[in-house]
Amino acid sequence: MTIADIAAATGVAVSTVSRALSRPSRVSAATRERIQAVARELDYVPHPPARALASGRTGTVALVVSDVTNPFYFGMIRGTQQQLTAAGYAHLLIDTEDSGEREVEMLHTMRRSLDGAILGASRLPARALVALAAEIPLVTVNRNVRGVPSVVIDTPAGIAQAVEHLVSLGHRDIVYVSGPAQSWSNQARWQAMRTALERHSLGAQRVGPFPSGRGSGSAAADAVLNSGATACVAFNDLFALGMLTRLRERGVRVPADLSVVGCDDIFGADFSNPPLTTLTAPIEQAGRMAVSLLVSRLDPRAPQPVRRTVVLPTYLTVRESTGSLTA
Amino acid sequence: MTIADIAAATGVAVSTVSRALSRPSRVSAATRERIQAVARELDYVPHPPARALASGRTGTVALVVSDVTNPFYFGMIRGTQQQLTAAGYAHLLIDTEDSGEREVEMLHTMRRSLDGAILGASRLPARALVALAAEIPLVTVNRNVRGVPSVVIDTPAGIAQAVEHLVSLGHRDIVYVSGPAQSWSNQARWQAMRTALERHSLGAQRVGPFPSGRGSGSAAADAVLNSGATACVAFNDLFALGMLTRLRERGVRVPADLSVVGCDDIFGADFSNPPLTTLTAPIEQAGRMAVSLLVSRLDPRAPQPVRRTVVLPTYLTVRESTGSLTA
DNA sequence: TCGGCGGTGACAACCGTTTGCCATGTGTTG
DNA sequence: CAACACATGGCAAACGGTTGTCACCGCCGA
Repeated sequence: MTIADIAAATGVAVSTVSRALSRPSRVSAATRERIQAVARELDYVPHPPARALASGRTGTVALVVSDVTNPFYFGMIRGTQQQLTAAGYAHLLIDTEDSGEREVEMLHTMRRSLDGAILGASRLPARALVALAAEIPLVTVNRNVRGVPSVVIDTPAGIAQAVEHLVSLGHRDIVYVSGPAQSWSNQARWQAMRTALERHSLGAQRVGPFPSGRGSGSAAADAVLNSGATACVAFNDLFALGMLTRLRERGVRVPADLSVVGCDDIFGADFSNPPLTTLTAPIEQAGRMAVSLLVSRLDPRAPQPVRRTVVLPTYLTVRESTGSLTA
Repeated sequence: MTIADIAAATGVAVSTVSRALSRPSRVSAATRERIQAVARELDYVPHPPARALASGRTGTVALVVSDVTNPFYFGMIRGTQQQLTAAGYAHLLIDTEDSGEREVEMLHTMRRSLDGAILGASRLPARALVALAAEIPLVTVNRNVRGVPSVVIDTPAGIAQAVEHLVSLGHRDIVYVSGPAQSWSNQARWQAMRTALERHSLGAQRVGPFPSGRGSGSAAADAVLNSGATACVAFNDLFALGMLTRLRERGVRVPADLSVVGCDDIFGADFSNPPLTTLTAPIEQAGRMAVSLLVSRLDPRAPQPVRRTVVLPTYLTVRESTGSLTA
């Protein structure tokens, strides 16, 4: 079942069929209807690879994550999935296993079968990112590099709120639980933490870095306890959640003995024990935005100068893992 | 950069280059090395659509889920992702939004750009499933239909364990919290529940059905409370988790007043309040198995008669949401 | 009545591979 | 030494569309 069959059945040329199907305005209403009717009747379905070969467009966009296992990405996956489907694109999922090289290699290899890609937390150095962007349309999430459109979740601004919250509860020794060193977000958060504490003339200390994953929570909890701090802000909720269970094991009461703040508000943060105070990030929306940015850039008949970088606000969700010290 | 360029640079025919790159044994070692060297030097990357057009193989497998939002699928995504990457396939993600029609339509449309698909909990009636399987290589998960290879997680067997556990704790009124009516798994679980209770000469009651999603937990909790039961088994962890927070709101103590058992052991079941007793399902492994089944079926030079359906065992993980009644 | 014009549809080249078939050259066997 | 088998590599035809170019149509105004 090819357009040739349809052409034969309709008595027109294949080119006409092709146009009737993909650029309907280029063909008279009568012919168009006739062709479409026949196509429907014969249950014709276009052959994507053939189409891609001829046109260069594949109708596929990849979401690149560093670790599918991380619940943070679940939100992204949802967001991109929704928006891509809405825009008629297929959704490819790539896991780079935290390796920048793999990221480049994968994308490089697949660039011809992709119309574009969304990088959810790239591990790439800026120049490599720019180089990659020259090969294939890119949009980054939580990573801001000149020349590459991006959507960033403004967690740093939220960090200020979190610090405010903790200080107002009487905390003076607040420690940051550091994530992977190469993580852009991690650095941004730590930076924000320092300036926020400085505003209150408080010193900033940190523990870590720890590798991502809930497992890091145990080591992190111990380190925090060791630091003598009375409150901490964790790089992300996964850490915070991990800490919570470790603290419980060690008999440390949260928040009576130690307050814990997470980042992102991932699935589970609301029903943990205790429920986690965290910086709620519009992750899903970020995914949707990223797709919108990409798709509009892909559309040839679009007003090109789209905003290159959009920042999404974050807010503090206070639950039960923070409170005043109970001596 | 095409194989033609390489052919020119090497002084051989394009066909030779093609073979050197995709079926290395078909070409002498010397020529092969030479070609590969040139290819590497010129940074040649094959053009997937062209390859797909000519060969009919796309190197892409789709994972079809009814709702990316459901944490149950996170595990599947992980499993398939791992195994597909290992086997050199790209991973397409399709969300059918719980609609069987959409399931068929999507797969029908994309069948030419897919080498196969994994159906994670299909909503399709048996005959439609078989029809679809004729169009494109399929493997189902948690859905057993004659003629379609599948991997099923034997939660029903686990249910028996769960009932055993509850009965041994002294429970006599145990209710099943029913999931979506069209769900195959739901029916299987309810069935298992009945026979398990029967073995103890206990009657089986159920509440529901409830639509999937954690939100259903509230209604479910109320219904269970209303039923007068002292313990319940929920269709899945999402329900159970939702119930837990609802019960907490209502001041019902778990497990002192009510024991709850979930199914699947998804992310979060271990750190909820209280941690959930649940039927641990090897979801990730199921994903991997499904891919293995599919891939081996796709491989022309494979011992064809693979086992058509594999069942994975489930076991009860006792945590703190179950216990004896404290009058 | 004729030249020109906008709109419609046909022709054919091309996209980058794979692969069946065949010619050549080499080594093996009787 | 002849005949044969086999390994190797070349030719060219697909695969199923898209799209630039052009011929043709009827219609308009001059």
